[in-house]
Amino acid sequence: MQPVAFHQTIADGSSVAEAVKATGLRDPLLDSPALLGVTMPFEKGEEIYGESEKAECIYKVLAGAVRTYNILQDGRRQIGGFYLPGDLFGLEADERYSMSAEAVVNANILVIRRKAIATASQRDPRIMGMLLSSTARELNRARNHALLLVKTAQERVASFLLEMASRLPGDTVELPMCRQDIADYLGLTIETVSRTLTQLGNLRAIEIPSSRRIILRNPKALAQLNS
Amino acid sequence: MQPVAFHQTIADGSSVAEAVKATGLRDPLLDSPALLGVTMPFEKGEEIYGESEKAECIYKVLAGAVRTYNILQDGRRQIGGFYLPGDLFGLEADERYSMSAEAVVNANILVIRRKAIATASQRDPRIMGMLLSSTARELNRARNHALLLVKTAQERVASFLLEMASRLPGDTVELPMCRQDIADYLGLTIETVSRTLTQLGNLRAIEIPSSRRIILRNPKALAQLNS
DNA sequence: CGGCGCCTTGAACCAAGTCAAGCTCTGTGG
DNA sequence: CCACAGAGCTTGACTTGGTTCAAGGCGCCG
Repeated sequence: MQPVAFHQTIADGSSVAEAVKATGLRDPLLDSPALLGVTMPFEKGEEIYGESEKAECIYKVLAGAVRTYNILQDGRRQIGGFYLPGDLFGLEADERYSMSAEAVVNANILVIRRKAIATASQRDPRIMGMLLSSTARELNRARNHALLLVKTAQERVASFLLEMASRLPGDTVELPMCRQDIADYLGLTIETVSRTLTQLGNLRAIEIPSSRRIILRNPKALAQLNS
Repeated sequence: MQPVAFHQTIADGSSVAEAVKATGLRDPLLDSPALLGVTMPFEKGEEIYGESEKAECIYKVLAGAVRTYNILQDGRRQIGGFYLPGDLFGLEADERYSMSAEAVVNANILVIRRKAIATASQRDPRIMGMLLSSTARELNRARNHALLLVKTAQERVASFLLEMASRLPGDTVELPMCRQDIADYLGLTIETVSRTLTQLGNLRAIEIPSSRRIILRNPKALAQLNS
């Protein structure tokens, strides 16, 4: 993302309301949105930041979905996580991003300069605590992701579906991402993901009315499918 | 770990000096060790805390080595990380630990109550920032671990050796952990780890004078072995 | 209606797992 | 000082879950 982007503002008057809705009240990072960040739209597939760029901002998904990823030396892509409305991403230890970030579908993103956070946290020390707890939650996510990657294909897909079901609204899961994204998140091939979904359907654990829409018929069975 | 443990003190007069040596000067968490934490010895294999216990402390390795791990439903153990002198562990998002921690070898650990940190951070706001950066570094570690787990066996072992070489002193790597620990960290079997080490030896990338001592003959070749 | 993404399915292959010996240290007791 | 027991590590032969390669189906949009 170019620095110039920060001079942009968007004409979408609904974004502030959207932010409040997506984030709830108990989030000091958004107490004064105009002060701390700007809302920006990203198109499906558009890059939000690239690996090893300077990490000058953190981001919050207001609408849509985002993926972070690394490209390995052999060209394979490993997706580190999916971020849905309400989620923060771009939290980094170093001064540079360790992954790239892209919009999975059209998305509205709240962009917050780290410097603004540093300044604001002098006024309100709770902001630091909030950042810390967000980072610790992200740490938990990363650890769970690592745990996923040592399980069988069935378990990985089942865990993925359960995770998505818990993070998305509604009881039928509407996946924002394609099979390739799922495969790259789970460390499997697209064929294995497809086969495994079919298989879970045959077991009556799930139902697949269309490729992006999945109904969890028997979540307990899914949770039990541990290798 | 039992709460009673906090009433213990150790008779090892060198521990404070050890702490200063291991951690360096720029670490406010240790500016007044007597105030913030106590040093405790753990024997090889001894549990430091268990998964889902209340997370009341964070820990710093002064000497020795520690592993954190989860036991999966099928009984397999996944090691989340190894912690060496100077490393913090036990950082958690929730009020309970998400993994267990054990001493890999006899170890001296600085135990710091979270409440003490909370109190101290009111006096010195830099402490909060230090905790945040430690947590963010741990996040990076977890992400790199997840990246490891999608690579080939050769790559996983090579990355492991390079990581250990960079974190341990000296140019021949003295591994504190056994093959089973390595296998559970890399998501492989002990046989595959063993075979892969032999293979890297045959490639002249490493030399294995004894099973716990490994010399990196050609670190660049190791780094290049990416799948 | 035709073309193009995206997804599913089938068949053959292979990297890592499993099972089963056997080897090598290390510490202990005679 | 040596014998021996046991844990930890290595090696070999076979099996298997997931990948690869290849073909075909589905659905959406022009």
